[in-house]
Amino acid sequence: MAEISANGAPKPPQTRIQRRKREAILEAGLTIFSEAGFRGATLDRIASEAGLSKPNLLYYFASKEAIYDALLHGLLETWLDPLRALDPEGEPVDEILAYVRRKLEMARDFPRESRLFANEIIQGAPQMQAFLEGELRDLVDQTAAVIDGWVAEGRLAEVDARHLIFSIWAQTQHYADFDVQVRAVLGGQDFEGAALHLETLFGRMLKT
Amino acid sequence: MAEISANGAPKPPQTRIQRRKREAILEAGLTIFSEAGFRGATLDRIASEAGLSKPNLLYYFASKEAIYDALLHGLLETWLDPLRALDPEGEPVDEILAYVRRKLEMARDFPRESRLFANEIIQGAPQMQAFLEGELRDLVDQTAAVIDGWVAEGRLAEVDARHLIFSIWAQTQHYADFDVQVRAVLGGQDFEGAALHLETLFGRMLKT
DNA sequence: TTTCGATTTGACCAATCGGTCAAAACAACG
DNA sequence: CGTTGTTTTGACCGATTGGTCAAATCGAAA
Repeated sequence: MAEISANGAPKPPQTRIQRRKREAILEAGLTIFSEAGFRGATLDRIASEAGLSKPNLLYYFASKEAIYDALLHGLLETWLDPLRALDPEGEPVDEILAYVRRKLEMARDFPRESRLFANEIIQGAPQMQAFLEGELRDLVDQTAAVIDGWVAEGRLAEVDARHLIFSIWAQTQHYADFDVQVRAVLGGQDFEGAALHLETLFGRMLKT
Repeated sequence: MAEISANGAPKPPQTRIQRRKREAILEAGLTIFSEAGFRGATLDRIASEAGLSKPNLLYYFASKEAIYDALLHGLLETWLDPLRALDPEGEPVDEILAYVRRKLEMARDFPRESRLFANEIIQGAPQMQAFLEGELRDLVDQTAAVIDGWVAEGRLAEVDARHLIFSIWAQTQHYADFDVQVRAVLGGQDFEGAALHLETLFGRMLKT
């Protein structure tokens, strides 16, 4: 969740005290936005979660939307990394299973980020349309080409690459986004069981 | 989406004009709540979507929450039906694939209902906790027992029944809840492709 | 046509929302 | 100590929110 964005001309994020406060606000914002969505979150709740007064919070961020956008932008890179890490030179089934594992670990370790993303998408992605149709689509296209190549070489069972990627996203994020439902049904979370299950599922599906 | 609930003593839902207006309000509420979540929806938007004034809307429903609760309750039964239709006497793989198909059809035909549900769960299920831990859990337990039986009889490949159910939920709902993302990546929806993919995936996973 | 209950509405209310602003408090340096 | 720039705050604002209410309108029976 690195914060050092492209430090071009306009805004050198000055002192380290400022950076810490901004970081605290983003932390609080992540918690509140992921629980309530953009509209459901209030500046008062974010401020109190961050231990600041509302005007003080607005001294560090211009608006509610500015906090939300900063969070979303910080998230995007992190979100694509596991898919980028997929190695076209590797062993096909292993590469995909490793991707599944990484995605599930993210659901386990960053559930707030996952829910923030889910809230945004479910409600029509008003702030992320460009990202979805741009970076995300491009990366999926590239990855799909790699997978199609593997299938053509006979190193992977026949599969629709794009829908396979959806399968991975849907199932891994499910354990973060639908956490309450999973807990209600299982009587608690079970990421180990999930990992085993998903490895079995995709293993059987992909092996030639 | 039947509305004739257990017509016990307390509330005989009088005239058919009343029933129609209530129905119109629920329709509008479904649209708005599924787009914006509970907090993001406003009575004004629901009223205008239903073609009523706000006070008139509140003549038919006591509060915003009353509309939301009515929608959620109407949804619960519908939501469990496809799982209830799974026949313990049927051919195991066929039964599960038929369930997948039914669930995917629901995602295609009732995306608003799916998103309403997803919004509620992601935000911690404040109104549905009891349902999740009660009816839903019980039904999953029963279904899991059936699946475990099939596995024990060797008519289904080894699989964790509960995580299998999560897999089905996650992937089918994904096409409704993450519709914008799917469209962005594919350049449009593709329920036929999804059906084929999921049938292949679960077929390979479950056949002995 | 009158009457009476069901329906609809405009005006209104208190609470909450995102955001502003001027003044105060603080910190660092000479 | 005084000065100067940064940070923090209480008071406040206009807009929107969920919800109320009394009065108007409607519709059908008598």
